[in-house]
Amino acid sequence: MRLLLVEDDPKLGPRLAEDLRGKGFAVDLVSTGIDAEFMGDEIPYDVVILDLGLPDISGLDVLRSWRSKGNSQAVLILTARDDWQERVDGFQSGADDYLGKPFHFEELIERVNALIRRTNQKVGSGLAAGGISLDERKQTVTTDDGQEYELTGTEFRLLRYMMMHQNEILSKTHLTEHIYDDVSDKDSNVIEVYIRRLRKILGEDLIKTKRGQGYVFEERS
Amino acid sequence: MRLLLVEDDPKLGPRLAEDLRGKGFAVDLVSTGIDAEFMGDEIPYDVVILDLGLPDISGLDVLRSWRSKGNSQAVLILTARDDWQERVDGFQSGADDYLGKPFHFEELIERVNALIRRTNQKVGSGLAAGGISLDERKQTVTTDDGQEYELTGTEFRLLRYMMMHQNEILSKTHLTEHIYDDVSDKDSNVIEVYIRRLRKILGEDLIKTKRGQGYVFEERS
DNA sequence: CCGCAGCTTAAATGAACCTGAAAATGTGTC
DNA sequence: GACACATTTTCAGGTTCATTTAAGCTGCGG
Repeated sequence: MRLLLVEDDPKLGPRLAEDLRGKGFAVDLVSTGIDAEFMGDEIPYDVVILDLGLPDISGLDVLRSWRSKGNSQAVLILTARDDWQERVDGFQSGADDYLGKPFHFEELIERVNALIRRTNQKVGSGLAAGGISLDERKQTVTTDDGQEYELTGTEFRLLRYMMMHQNEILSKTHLTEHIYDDVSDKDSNVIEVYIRRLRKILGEDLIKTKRGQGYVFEERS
Repeated sequence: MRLLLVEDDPKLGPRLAEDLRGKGFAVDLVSTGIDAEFMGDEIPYDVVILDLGLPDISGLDVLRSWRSKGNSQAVLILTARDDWQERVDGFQSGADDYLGKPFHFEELIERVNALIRRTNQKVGSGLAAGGISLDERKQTVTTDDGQEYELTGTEFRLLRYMMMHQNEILSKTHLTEHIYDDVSDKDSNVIEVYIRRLRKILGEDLIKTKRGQGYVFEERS
């Protein structure tokens, strides 16, 4: 799950980004409306956390601009004032959820997960498919033979993303974009390597290769 | 367990804070409603002890304000008058428990523990898991070979927190936040050192390290 | 049967973690 | 205050393992 965090507070921003990464998200942090608008246009985030109190453009304007361009990624608005009017404005501008500052990190996580669940129409805690089930708290998988395997951070992020997008063809670049936070890498076969490792754990047939297109996590039929 | 104590009495406040620390809690003490509201918003406490008779804002208003923002941490209300009406108001405002002054310190501890137990859905008085059991009164552990060890304050707080959150990945920053009361954390490996000590006492395999993610107190299976 | 996309293994890298001891800080006692 | 003692924190070196790179191999598609 790749996530854009738009927050100008120099203390809060990095701390939140760090915490979110700890929860298995790939996080890009920007601190201005200009950057936010650009990144949101450029990269297909799964969720955007948008602070309204930005130094340059208002968060609401950024949001409106996205929506007018047809960009429909899930947006969670963050605002300092717990202002009813602003909340209404936010929803009218196309926000998906709203959280007043200050807030607890646990609550933010809860909302972000809720958003992801909603937009993917999938159950979040206790993700199960194709005979395997993913424990998001422990970051482990249990395979159909009842064996439980521990996953490393990257393995977990990859598998979770694929399970949330079953029966979809996911290209290597698409996967890279959604699993990592920095955009730096060009040619690398990391995804291939990690697909291999997942196949070794889950069995060879759960993740199918669509040559020239990408990979598919397929519900066994 | 990190705890916020809101008490304006200049004698009672510090004394209580001290006593609570003696029982192995990380305690932040504030004496005004303004401070209380701010701290409660800022930090993810496990329990808040809230005196109603504050100099500025009423404790009830602070509580209501938290709840309206979706802040749902456990709150124990403390009040001078053992007034039935106030008690009802308290519960209606979202308090989890109530204690009339004057009270015995032991009773307060008992209620706080009950609250923590309730919110963590764990059985409390004899916290036990993975063959070891923690005595919260004596601050000792008994390992599976029957040997009883005394714990220092920090050792106890760490172990208790981990036992109450078994099978959860707890990052070092998360643990720091819940075990210490001042917010001054920088880069330090204190947690690593204390994990080491607990492992020396409990055995190497009870606390697992999930490299890059955190530590897990795991029930042996 | 040629070329390219994906497969597979092994090895390099570097941050994350471990560890023992020393330094700092705190706590009580005379 | 000055002492002993306990606890907490820092430091420095050593180790491990998740991640990435690299390089040769396989096999599909044309």
